Amino acid sequence: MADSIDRGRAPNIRDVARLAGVSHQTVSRVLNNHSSIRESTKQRVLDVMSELQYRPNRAARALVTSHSRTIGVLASQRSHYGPSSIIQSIETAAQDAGYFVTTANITKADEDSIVTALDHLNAQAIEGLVIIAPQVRVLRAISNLDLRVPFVTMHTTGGDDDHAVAVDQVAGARLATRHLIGLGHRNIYHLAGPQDWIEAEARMHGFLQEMNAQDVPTTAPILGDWSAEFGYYAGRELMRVRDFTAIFSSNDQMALGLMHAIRDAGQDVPHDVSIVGFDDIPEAAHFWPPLTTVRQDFPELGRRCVAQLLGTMGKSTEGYTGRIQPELIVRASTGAPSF
Amino acid sequence: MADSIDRGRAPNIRDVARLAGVSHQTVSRVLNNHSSIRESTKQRVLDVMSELQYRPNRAARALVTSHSRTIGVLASQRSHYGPSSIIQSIETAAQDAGYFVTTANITKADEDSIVTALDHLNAQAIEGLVIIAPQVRVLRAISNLDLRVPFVTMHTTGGDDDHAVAVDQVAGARLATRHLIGLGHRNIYHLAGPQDWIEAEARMHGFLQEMNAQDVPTTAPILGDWSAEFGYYAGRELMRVRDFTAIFSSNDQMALGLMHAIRDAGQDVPHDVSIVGFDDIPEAAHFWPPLTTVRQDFPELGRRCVAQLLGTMGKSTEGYTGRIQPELIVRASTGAPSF
DNA sequence: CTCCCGTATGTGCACGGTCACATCCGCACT
DNA sequence: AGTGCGGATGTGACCGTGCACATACGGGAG
Repeated sequence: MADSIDRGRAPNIRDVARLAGVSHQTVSRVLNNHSSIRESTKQRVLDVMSELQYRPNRAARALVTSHSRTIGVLASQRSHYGPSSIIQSIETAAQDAGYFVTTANITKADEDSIVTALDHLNAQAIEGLVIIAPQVRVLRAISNLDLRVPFVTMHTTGGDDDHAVAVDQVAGARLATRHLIGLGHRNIYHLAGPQDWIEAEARMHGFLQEMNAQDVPTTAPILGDWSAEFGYYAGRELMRVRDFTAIFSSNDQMALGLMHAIRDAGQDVPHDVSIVGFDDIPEAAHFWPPLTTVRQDFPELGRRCVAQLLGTMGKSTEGYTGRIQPELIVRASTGAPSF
Repeated sequence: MADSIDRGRAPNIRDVARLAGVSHQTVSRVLNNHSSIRESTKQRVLDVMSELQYRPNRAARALVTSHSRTIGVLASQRSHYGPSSIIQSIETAAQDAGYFVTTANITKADEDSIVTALDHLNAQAIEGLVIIAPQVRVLRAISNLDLRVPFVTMHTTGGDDDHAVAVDQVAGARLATRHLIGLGHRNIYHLAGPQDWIEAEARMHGFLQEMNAQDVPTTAPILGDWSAEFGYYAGRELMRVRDFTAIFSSNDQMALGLMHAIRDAGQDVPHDVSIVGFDDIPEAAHFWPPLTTVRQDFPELGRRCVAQLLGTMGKSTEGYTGRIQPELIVRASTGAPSF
């Protein structure tokens, strides 16, 4: 056979063209469903394609168009519930839009590993970047690097930032704080996240804002590391003092640790101390006692990220304005203080 | 200027070559650090590269070599602790080896969405595949599709499977069960994971094996869905019967739900019922009571995945044989039964 | 001195798509 | 009949890199 099909490699656009009796360009037009292709021709080409099990070569396409159809995700701590939920929803949204997702981790959070991770993503010729490592130093490193790709972050620097797609952390923290004050608490501690996390900072601000707005005196927040372990040790220290009736924890895991420590000290939640968390991880409803917390809509967050990125990359500038509003979920870990 | 550098696009190998006064092939050799390049030449080329901020074009390279240096990950439920931990460690290991990672989700777990996800990964020309969706039907769909890429899974079909990189789930489940029997329990329930999950099945087998080996009569395991929510409702049903003194739950989340239900019924863990979980999620140590569970070394698992994949793909066939042994972590949720 | 071989480098092409442009054809309008 | 136009398709170049092969050079063996 002169024009044997199987040449030991994957069929390409010209193989399809030959068998369909058209030019390779016609095949290309079918691929990109160009308008001016006769229906019969198109069908013939499609038939040959499926017969040959033809798959377009992404590298070749990327080479000529310099479009990789890939979105990069820069993440840290991705085994945590929040980040991994967001990544999952980004993945799904991107896939629906025909985009691919590659990820890069930051482990140490120093400038070097950030640059390494970004290089890694750059080598993929990503067209957009989602930053789920909302640490101040990461953002600083990124603004120094002036990326050539559009990106979105999950923080709220508090102003007119085009890149931000965020849950309104401040509002969420205020909801939680207002709930505690409304119950009658006046001595409320705040267990914050690591200071260089933007989300942690925002929640802390929300807490302080609400306390001030309601004229409740505050003490300095305690800075934690998001882990249940830290919550436990912080709780142990706090139980030596006992000059409070409620604690607002910046996430659910630390809240869990706190409740553990409080019980270890022979006290009861919520009778002696009320606890509010943040995130509403699926386990929170089954903690003992079930945790009052602030729910974030992570799937929505991921969807908006991709939408904004694709909006920025394409034509439609109809970005979502406004932040996602979190919701207070009241459970058994909070109650009126007992004096 | 005749040979202006900035032509409005990224510099390529020939731009570098021209400025370094060598041929493009010499530049290519420097890139792939070929042996027979004079040191002075190499240095000159490298200097020009950094001056131009040259970055090799991955698409072009992939096109000609038909190597994408990308590993695909097929995952489901990736917001769960286990999967996301594994993905993270795979990512890290791959990055260290100079590989990229793309992921695809399976949401509905039907054949269609599996095929869609695999198509998605195939379109990336992945060189290896890690399957973290250890569901029976996923594996079945995959063996039907006869992939052209090497892959590893996380299951143990129980035999001489070259593709398996796995924690020894059976051994872990036996550890947990032996612990309960050793404490004196004779009426032990097992709350299993979804039946079509291979891990769930393996843990169930481990449980049954150990029970048989020690001549303890068993009842049929309850089939759950991994969630704390399910654990809670299953626990409520079980508390109506109360013909048991211990439950071995197939993961920590369901164990949490169980403990919640037991407390709701006015009973105490471990006094009335002992509970053992599986996974040792970071929160387990701070549950109330702290959960006795089986720890899996997820990071090691991820590392081995990549090692095996790269081993398979390259020359070195020195794969890791043997499974990773899990470890029993004894905490306060288990104790001797009170008759 | 000649031959051969290894080292260092250059030349042209292939990879598999897309893009700009050319071509062909039929039909409506002048 | 000539002209213009738009739909349908073909032709050749090009994207940036690596591979196979060719070439130039220098030194040691016969």
